[in-house]
Amino acid sequence: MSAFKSDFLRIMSERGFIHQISDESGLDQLFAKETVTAYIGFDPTAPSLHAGGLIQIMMLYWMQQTGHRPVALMGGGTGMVGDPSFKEEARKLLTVETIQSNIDGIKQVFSSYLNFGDGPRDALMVNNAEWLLPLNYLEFLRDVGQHFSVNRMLAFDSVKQRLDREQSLSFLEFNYMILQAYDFVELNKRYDVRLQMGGSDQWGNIINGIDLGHRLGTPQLYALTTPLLTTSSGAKMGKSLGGAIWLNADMLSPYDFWQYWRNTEDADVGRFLKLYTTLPLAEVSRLASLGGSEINEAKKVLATEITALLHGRAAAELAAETARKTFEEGALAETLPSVDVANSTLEAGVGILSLLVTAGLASSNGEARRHVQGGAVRLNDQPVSDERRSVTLQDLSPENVIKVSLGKKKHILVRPA
RNA sequence: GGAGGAGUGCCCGAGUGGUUAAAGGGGACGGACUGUAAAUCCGUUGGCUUAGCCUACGUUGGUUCGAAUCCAACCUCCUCCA
Repeated sequence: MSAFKSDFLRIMSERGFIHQISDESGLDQLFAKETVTAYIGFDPTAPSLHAGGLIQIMMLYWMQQTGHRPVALMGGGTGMVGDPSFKEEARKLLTVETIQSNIDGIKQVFSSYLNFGDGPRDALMVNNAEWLLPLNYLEFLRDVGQHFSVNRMLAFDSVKQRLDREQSLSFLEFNYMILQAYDFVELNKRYDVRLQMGGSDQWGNIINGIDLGHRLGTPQLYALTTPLLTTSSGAKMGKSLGGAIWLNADMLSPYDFWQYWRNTEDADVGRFLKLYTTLPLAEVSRLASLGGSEINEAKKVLATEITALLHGRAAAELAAETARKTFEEGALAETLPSVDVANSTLEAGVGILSLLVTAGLASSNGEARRHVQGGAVRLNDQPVSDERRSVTLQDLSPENVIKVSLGKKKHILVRPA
């Protein structure tokens, strides 16, 4: 990797964000010379982004920190089509209502990382539905469609792979990359966006936008992609402990979010510290070089720093303290995630199986039963072997809660309400 | 439009009339070992009021004592021909 002159690219490079850049020196000069506006698109396929999207958000964060203007693009329009890049089959079409509510959910997260506003360096959030929805098909074909070569689009890896595997690609999906290319050009016109960033799977889509820009006479546009994130053992990022690592607090508590990062594989600690925290690189390399069990300290720092960026310093430290009490002291941490159960229900007694389901530790009574049979369930730290065990007010601890555990790591407090 | 092939559980993939809730693998979850890690080993992996019942092999019907397995129509995808 060459030495970059601009702060932004230097940081991106040092911290491991860069996979490919369309024109390194050209982009570097641009960043060194003026305030650059760059965007990343987020498709509203779920009510929250998950850990996989964090790397993109961090890029926007660094943009703003180095004096540039980040744009978060909500794919309200493209979400209606669905990105086929590297996908094996078509996604189910989302309804307009779902897309809108997903956008509403996704939006929340950005304010933790970016300052939005109308100033020259304030971040922007825009929705491509704004310009895609009103498009007139024939006009669009003539103005934009004429510039696309199907031959060329078919040659892109993101599409080719699908065709090679003899899986069908609908015309609808095929249009996705054209819309994304159009977005890039439109954002250039509207906000002087010069750069589009994204995951490495977006390379083809971004390049299409650059080409379209050439033909429609925009200034030179640029592409920057991030590496595809996997853990060192090859697993995809963002899934663990029975579900996706959502960024929205109402879908995954700050404590559980903290726990996810706390359980990072040893080999990933340094890489993740660079990508997901803002700690100075010297500190990162010190932490990452800790050997043996000492690296657990680095994992705690990692977890706390990431959580602090997303949910705030206070929530992060609370999560760290909760974990410390639970795992290091073996004490009851009253700040563990909890569920409320009606007092009357507890009075009458509730079966351990349905309590596990209520607590979200099992998705069905059958699964809960298997967990009990497998010896994974504990009630107030006491193993439960009887699947007919009834849980009542008698089980309340002095703190007025019941601790339900599945395995060693998942603990939920049941609170009478 | 014609001919042929395919559609199985979270995913991949066996299975061509009966002990098939369906081999095997992956993933996921639990356990052991550790350091709340990785690797490794073991177990579990449709639902329920669980010695039983219900739902399930693209959809809908049919044949049969009995079907994922046979038949018909339909839907979707693939290949070749036009």
